[in-house]
Amino acid sequence: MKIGELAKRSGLTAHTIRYYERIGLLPYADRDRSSRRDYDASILVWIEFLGRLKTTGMPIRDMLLYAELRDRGSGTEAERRALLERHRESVRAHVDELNACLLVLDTKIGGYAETEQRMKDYDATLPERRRKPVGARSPRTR
Amino acid sequence: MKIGELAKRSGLTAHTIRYYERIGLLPYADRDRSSRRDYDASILVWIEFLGRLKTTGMPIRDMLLYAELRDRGSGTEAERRALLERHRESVRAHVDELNACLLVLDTKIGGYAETEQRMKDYDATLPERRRKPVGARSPRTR
DNA sequence: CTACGAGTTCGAGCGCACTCTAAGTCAAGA
DNA sequence: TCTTGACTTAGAGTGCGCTCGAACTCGTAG
Repeated sequence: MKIGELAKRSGLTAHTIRYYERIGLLPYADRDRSSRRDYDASILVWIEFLGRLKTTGMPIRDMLLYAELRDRGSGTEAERRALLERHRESVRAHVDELNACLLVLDTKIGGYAETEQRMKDYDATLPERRRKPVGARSPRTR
Repeated sequence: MKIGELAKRSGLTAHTIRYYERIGLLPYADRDRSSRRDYDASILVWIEFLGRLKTTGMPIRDMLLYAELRDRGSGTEAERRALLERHRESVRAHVDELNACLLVLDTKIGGYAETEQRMKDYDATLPERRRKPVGARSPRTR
């Protein structure tokens, strides 16, 4: 598989794949006789895992650490495991934090709902007349 | 309250507070007669809310948008609400994604546990002798 | 009076994670 | 043969969110 194909399948750009190889996140890929990278499909599994680590906020330097341990092979399992366990804890903590923030958001949004209700109630007390529609415009910005 | 005090109470640095004011995230603070910022404690509520938005991954440009709506005052509630609702959705989606990643991490970590178990089992089959302790070293790195 | 510490402004610098450009190589199809 | 397009490298540039430095001004304690 050439880099373009891998890019398509992995969701990364070819630029990013080369960048990852350069910094050591991806192994140095075998080149064909015209020095083009030729990938085995198995690399996709690794890229997908890197994606999970990235999604969960692991900085590249930690992924590099993990990748190095992996390269060193057997004998590093305990360390790799510990790394992942530490990361898992930080992700869990972050999820908890996000959930707490979601509660705050709910409250805040609820507050606006009340405000809008009060405005509607107030409008309803106005004499019969065409009323300015409230909050009718689409809020899409950007 | 002077900027140093606010920094202590908010957890931001004085540098960051000035930066936030510069870009419009914090209102232009009143200055005392020697042009020092003098804050009212109420600013803390706003900073805390900004912190929530930040924690949940809202980019500064969106916080700015919210801040501007807030400054414009009444009549912008529906838009502010919509902004927060959209953000809430993205946070929820992200939490779901994180939870999915946590499952993957659990599996991966479980895999290492099995490997280590196999290694222990294998070690146990070895002739009676002082065995190299496996995974005994503290995994603390950094 | 002087020294100190906390503040001021303006602008440069930094770390991260890409992202892109330029100039060149190569293989296959018209 | 010529063209096209996907690839190569080295290195520069980008966007974000701060973070820091330099040079200066105050108000107060000793």
